[in-house]
Amino acid sequence: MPLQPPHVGLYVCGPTVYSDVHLGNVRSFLTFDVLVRWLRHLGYQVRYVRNITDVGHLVDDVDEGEDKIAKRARMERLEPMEIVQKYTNGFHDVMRLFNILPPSIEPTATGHLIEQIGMIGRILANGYAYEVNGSVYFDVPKYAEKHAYGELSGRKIEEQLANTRGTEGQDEKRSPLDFALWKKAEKGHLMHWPSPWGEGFPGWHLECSAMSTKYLGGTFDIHGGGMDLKFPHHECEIAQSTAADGHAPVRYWVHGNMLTVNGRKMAKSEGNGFTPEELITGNHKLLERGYSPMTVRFFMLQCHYASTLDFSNAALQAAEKGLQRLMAANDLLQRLKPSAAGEPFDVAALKAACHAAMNDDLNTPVLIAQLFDGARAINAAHAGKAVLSQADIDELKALFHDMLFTVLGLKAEDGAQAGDDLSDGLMDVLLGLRADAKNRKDFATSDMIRDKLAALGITVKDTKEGVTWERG
RNA sequence: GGUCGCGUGGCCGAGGGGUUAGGCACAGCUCUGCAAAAGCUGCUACUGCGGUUCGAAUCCGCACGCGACCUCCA
Repeated sequence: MPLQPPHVGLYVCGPTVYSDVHLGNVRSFLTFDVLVRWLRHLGYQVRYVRNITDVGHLVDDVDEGEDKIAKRARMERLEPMEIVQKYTNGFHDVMRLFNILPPSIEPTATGHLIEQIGMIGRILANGYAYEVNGSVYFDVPKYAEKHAYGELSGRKIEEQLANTRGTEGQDEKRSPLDFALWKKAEKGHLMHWPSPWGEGFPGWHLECSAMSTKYLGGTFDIHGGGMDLKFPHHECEIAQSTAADGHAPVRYWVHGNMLTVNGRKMAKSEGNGFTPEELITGNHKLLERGYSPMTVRFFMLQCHYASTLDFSNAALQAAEKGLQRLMAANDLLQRLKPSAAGEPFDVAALKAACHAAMNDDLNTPVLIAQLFDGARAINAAHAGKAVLSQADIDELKALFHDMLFTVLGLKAEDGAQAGDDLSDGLMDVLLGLRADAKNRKDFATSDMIRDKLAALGITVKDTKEGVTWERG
């Protein structure tokens, strides 16, 4: 139950816009897209905040090393904000491609420096941070005296201390567990802003705390992100908000799981990922061919968000066929006539099962399984083997529309493989000749035309609705 | 090394003490001049070994295998 029904506050950690959006991001944002769609379908008014990280995310570990965006800017010889704009645009394009709805608010870290500096001030005032040499660090041991640092990720502070690796080069920190709230800008640093502690830039974890507080309040309903953000990022967010404002910021944490390839996490650092473009075009050594955005979306939704999902050509192809089947059933449903013969079918029970699946921790694979049961009933009714009244059909139409398009966010993709006007025209001529031959029962000629076209990679199908063709 | 999680039929993947997940593939059938496509039907699995139980894929223990986090990634 939300804090203030019917309003729901949802914050999701958005991308750091320093390179092309990664397929793992797509899965993560897809998960929350479906969550938002479902909540809205249930009648909640969701304020969905998803940030753009455009500063403060460092390349290396433990608050040392270069800013990711600044590094990219240097590599591409661009202004940092050009990098941010370039990859933000690309990110939006990919989101649109996969039919992922935009958030209600998409704040940037650089646009909320005042809020971040204010939050650091509150943390300092409460004694949970200290300034060293123009940088401000969060005092984790101090915080851990009164609060459960590591609770979210099930970590114990002693264990962490024991496991900490070398602390060379971070003498400014009192404890290796401490993390930066504000970093002093060294000479030559491309991105820096004035602050009470001098020129510098904000720590990565801070932006989410500051912006979620600003737009959703000190405590809000749901915070989402990838599993890999659980620690330390989200742990730090909890600590920052608690240290600044005295209470935990989030009621429910939702973490999406990773994408794997051949059993290994798909990660930028592993080099085993493909970009969304490569997945669609099939232009990657791991891909036999391309898959449409909706195929990919459906493929991802056939797995629960909290489970790892393994990419393979066979699995993608299975999803593609399954999606076609479901969409074909939905098309059939639109022109289905009532059927009074055969087995009865309980549409209300199907609807209840669909809702139950989604209410059970967003179980999209079970929802999809239910829809396949509906598809079977639709086909059976079409064949006169299942009973569906006009009222049943209307209800089923509404259910399929809601689940397929509104909630799962799928959309029809034209399978039309037709090319330019010239080839369309040529095909019309050839298929017309073939139809004439068939009418004369000159099957040798009609099959010859079909076989020659097949040799060119064009498949001709005689369906009940007429002749269709597509490029293989 | 520490923490956590997983191991389901040919493949992908839900579920989670007794009852069909679902999809793909495969086989048979229907429809078709023949194909293709489509539809229908069939295909009953839970890593191994112990234990708890009337009953375990599901709970507990051990073993093996795999993965994630512990350092940037959604």
